This record gives sequence, C-alpha cells and structure tokens, in this order.
Amino acid sequence: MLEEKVEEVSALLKSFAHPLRLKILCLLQDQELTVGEIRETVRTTNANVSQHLTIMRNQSIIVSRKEANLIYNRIADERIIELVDILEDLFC
Amino acid sequence: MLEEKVEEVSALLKSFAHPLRLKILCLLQDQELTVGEIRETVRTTNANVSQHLTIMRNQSIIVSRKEANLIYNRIADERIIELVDILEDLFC
DNA sequence: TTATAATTTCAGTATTAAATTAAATTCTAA
DNA sequence: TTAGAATTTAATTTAATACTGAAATTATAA
Repeated sequence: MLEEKVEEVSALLKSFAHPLRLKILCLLQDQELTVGEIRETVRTTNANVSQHLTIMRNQSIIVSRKEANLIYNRIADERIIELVDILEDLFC
Repeated sequence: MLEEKVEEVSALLKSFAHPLRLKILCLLQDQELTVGEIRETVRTTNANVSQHLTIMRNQSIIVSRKEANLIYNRIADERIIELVDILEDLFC
C-alpha cells in the first residue's frame, strides 16, 4: 500500500474504530436513522451522538438528509456497508 | 453485531487504525521482520516501533519469534492478512 | 409570533494516546 | 567476562479524543 494510501486508510479506520461509532454503523447498515433514534439504542447524550456522526461525516462515511426538523443519517459509501459485513463475517 | 462484539471489533480496529501500525501490517503481509528492519522503512525510533508492535501483540495481531539477539515479528492471525488485502482492494 | 422539538456547536474538563529520550534487558561473540 | 547490538521498558512531555452540560440554531406548528 502506498504511503499516501496508508494515511488515508488509517484515517478511515480510525473514524469507526470506536465502539459507539461502530455501533452506529451497524445500526445504519440497512436503514436511515435520526440522532434521536440512534440515541435511544445507546446510553449517551444526543450531543455525543451528533459529534460522533460529525466525525464520520467528515470522512464521508455518512451523509444526512433533512426532513422537517429531523435529520436522517445513512451510510454514504457502499464499501463501508461491505466492510462492516466482512468484519462481522470474520470476527463474529 | 452484539454489543460485546462491537467492543471487541472496535478495539481490534483501533489497534491498526494508526498510520505506522497499518504500514507495519502491510510490510508483514508476506514476511517476518525485526524491529530494526521495520525501523529502516519508516522515519521514527526503534523504541517507537517496538511500542507499536506491543500494541498489536496485545491484540494478538502480531507474534514474535526470537532468534539469537533478533526478534522476528509476523502477523499472527490469517484473518488480519485477509482484512488488509480487502482494505487494499476496496480503498486503493 | 411564540413555544417546542431536534440537532448542532461551544467551552470546559478528563482521559487516553503518541513520541522522545534515557535506562534497563537480553543475547552474542570476542 | 565484558563489549556491543537489538529490543524493551520507563518516565516525561505533548497532543489528540471523548464526554458533559449549556447555549445556539433550525424548522415546525400552535
């Protein structure tokens, strides 16, 4: 792997090498959810969920769609869905 | 993914979501190397390489074999080799 | 227009991780 | 048995992350 790609891929990995963020990605594998809905499945604050989503948005892993005063989040990149599936196959 | 597995897999990811550690894993894909040999390919200290190897050893990603006063390191788990290949396929 | 709901942003604190340097260990070979 | 090489460990400093609670933003609907 080229040096440049190593930087890129490690940054990508880092963006979901955190239990809450990995959990969020699992939840979003096959649906879109709002901050509040995600919040209901984990024990933390909305602000915290929002911040973790921001980290993943900055890596273009997640995109959001606004509907009324709700913001629906989903996985932006098919490769991430695939990768989470692979992680599940390999390590679960 | 079960809560317990989320913790486990995110800890695993974290152990190589760092540019130097990912680089080391790439180098070790198909060979074993000593700290000194790894050191030659990156610009940091031996102590630093050793510390990063320790992090991955603690996750059982890497095992070491002693020969004279050299310590050869290799990837301990076939699934990691596979995963690095997949990362390369998907993102490079 | 005002109240409310959802989300984000901000500021502060606490925690964890990374890199550096020096000292300690382990082994080899003179 | 001592000198040197390779590696690890320890201690320190610096930097990056995570979490919380409060305030700000945005949009809806009464």
